[in-house]
Amino acid sequence: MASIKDVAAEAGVSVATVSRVLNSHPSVSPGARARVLAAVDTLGYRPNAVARSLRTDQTRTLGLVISDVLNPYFTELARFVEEEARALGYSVIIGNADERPELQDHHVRTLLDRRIDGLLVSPADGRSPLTLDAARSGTPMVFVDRWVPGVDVPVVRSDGRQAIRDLVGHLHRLGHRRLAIIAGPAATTTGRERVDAFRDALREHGLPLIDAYIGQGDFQAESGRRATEAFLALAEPPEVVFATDNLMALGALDAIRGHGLRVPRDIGLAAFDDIPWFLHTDPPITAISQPTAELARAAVRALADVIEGRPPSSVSLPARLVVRRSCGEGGAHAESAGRPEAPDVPGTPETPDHPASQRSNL
Amino acid sequence: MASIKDVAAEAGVSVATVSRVLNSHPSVSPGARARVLAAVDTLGYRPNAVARSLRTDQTRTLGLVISDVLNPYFTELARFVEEEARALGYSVIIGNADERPELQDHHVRTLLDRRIDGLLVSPADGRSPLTLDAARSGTPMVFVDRWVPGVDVPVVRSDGRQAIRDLVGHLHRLGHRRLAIIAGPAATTTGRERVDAFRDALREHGLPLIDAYIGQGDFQAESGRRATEAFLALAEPPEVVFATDNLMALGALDAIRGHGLRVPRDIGLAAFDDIPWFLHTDPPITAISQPTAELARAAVRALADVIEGRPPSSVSLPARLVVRRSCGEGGAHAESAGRPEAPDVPGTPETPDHPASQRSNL
DNA sequence: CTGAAAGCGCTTACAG
DNA sequence: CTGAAAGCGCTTACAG
Repeated sequence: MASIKDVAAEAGVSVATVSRVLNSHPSVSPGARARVLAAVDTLGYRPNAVARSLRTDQTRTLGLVISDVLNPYFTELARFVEEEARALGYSVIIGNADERPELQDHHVRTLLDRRIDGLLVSPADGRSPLTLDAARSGTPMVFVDRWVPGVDVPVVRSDGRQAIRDLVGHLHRLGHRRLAIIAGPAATTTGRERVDAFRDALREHGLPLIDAYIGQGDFQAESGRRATEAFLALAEPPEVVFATDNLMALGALDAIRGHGLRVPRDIGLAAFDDIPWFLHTDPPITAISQPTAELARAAVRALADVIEGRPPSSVSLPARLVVRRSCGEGGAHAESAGRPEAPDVPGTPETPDHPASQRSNL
Repeated sequence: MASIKDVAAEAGVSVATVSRVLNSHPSVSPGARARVLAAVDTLGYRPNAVARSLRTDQTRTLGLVISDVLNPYFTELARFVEEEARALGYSVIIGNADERPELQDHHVRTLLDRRIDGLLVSPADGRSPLTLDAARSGTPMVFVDRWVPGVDVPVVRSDGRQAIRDLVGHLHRLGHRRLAIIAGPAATTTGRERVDAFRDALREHGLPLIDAYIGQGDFQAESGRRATEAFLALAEPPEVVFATDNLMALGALDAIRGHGLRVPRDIGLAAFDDIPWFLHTDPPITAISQPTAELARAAVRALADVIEGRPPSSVSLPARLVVRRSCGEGGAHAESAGRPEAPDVPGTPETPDHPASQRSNL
């Protein structure tokens, strides 16, 4: 592969001049510029990004460590992160932690070794020492979706508290009283917060959240199945199960189906995270929708702020309830929080329907 | 960040010795090794992969350019590619082409600039000049899923021909005669082949494939919707629609639902690519399943073969029909190709049920 | 077993 | 406007 030396020789100038042309440095004569450009063209020269990175100490690359690529929510997040990063002139390298702390560590380490300019992390496990080290070592970093409390890193996330209150209100109105939840890992913020919000909302209606109605999941489908099996084995099973992510909802659906039961006739189901498939399940599933595209964009911008020395903003965007039929009929049209069910498929541009975002400088 | 010089100073040896210890070169005295290791530890030193790559001319990184990350089939492929690559000591950088040729070119260029050791490509468009350049320029390369005919690059793919014959046989047995297909882009191999196989299978049953029953899609959901709308507007709509990927099937479902029709009562639906959600749609969808994990592993191994100078194998693994209820009842239990519907959710390890693979040296 | 030195492909003060 | 030279952080013959 041609190097800058070859180009310099071909153009009859020094490598310094070639470099200046490539980086559009102003002080190059038109003639030299033309000859360099011609040489670049005939040799098919492309600058070696590795060498450039070593010299400039920047890679123009962002690392994104997500908890699980197979989770459509994170896939979508990753897609929008790459899009925004590209717009700002960065590439992104994705690391999939698969909800495993040691894999998360592996990716953080690899990314740091590659000297990425900044790191976007959705921690699979808040106790990961490496991630904390990275934060302390001064690598620009932003948490997205999940975060680690007590670490001084900007957080870009969605606040589901109000949407969960809306959900519980909706369920209560439909006459449901025995409400169960499938929780995410207690080691994640989203795992804890969604349960807390659910418990608080139940309390507002004078309902308890008993231990038997708290299933311990890990955000993966199989755990949703297990938790639901346990609910169904109870002397008094819940009337509705709220899965705190879409994969566990899928697992719950499997368990319910395995028992020959029907949703919502025999048991209701709601999920955190809305995905296109929820429109087409049997029945369509009531879900809490996050503004994923905006989250991704805000996260990348916050990270670029840190990298480029500007004061970054933590961002919290509200999630919202989308009512469908999986918790029973009759409440849908009464639910102001539910958006009209316009065709909603991947590839369709999202309407920016979340103008209200709280921002706070860290 | 500490560099190799700092470690050398701390350990009281030369950088050469530090390097030898780091690369487990045999000729280092136990004492020197111990002091270096101690220094590495106290300084929290991590070798700079950028510098190492520049010097060794290898990045231990693979590029993966896929057509669409939001397509669960490719997400799964990417996940298994990363897994196998990691096992072989490589990282992978994913580029999402979003089915756009110019984005594919962008990612190929970026990846080449970063001097990845090899490239795995599922071409969004076979006419991309850059991808061909890359192949000719000598960058180790393997096509996965889709390929470009006439280019001397190993191909790892799934052969759906027999499964499509099985599908058509199944539909014919159920009494369906008016069969339509939603095709992928003619610029892709999978786009063309699936239509060809479908047409051939119809011919075996003495059925024609008329133009009105060929919808032109682009593997994205919205095009599946449009094609289905066109079918439904026909004086004589088809009895069954075969979408040649899962996203277009989702769009078809949207269109059918938008017309107030029911599957399979009013119209049947089948899809290429099986994904967990197809078990939970209303109704569960008959689909053709590719051995994604094996495909991914074979692709990575083939690429590693090219990189490391071994003769690579092209691989073709059979896809298979999974019969569900979306094309009508009564055929399911008669279909030997249909696997038992065991719980099938992401996160569950795949059973290696595709032992028969044809391999051929290129 | 060890170190001094060259060099990977760039960028960028510095001097002219 | 231009080029010679230093240097980014490594690895690896080469000589001892």
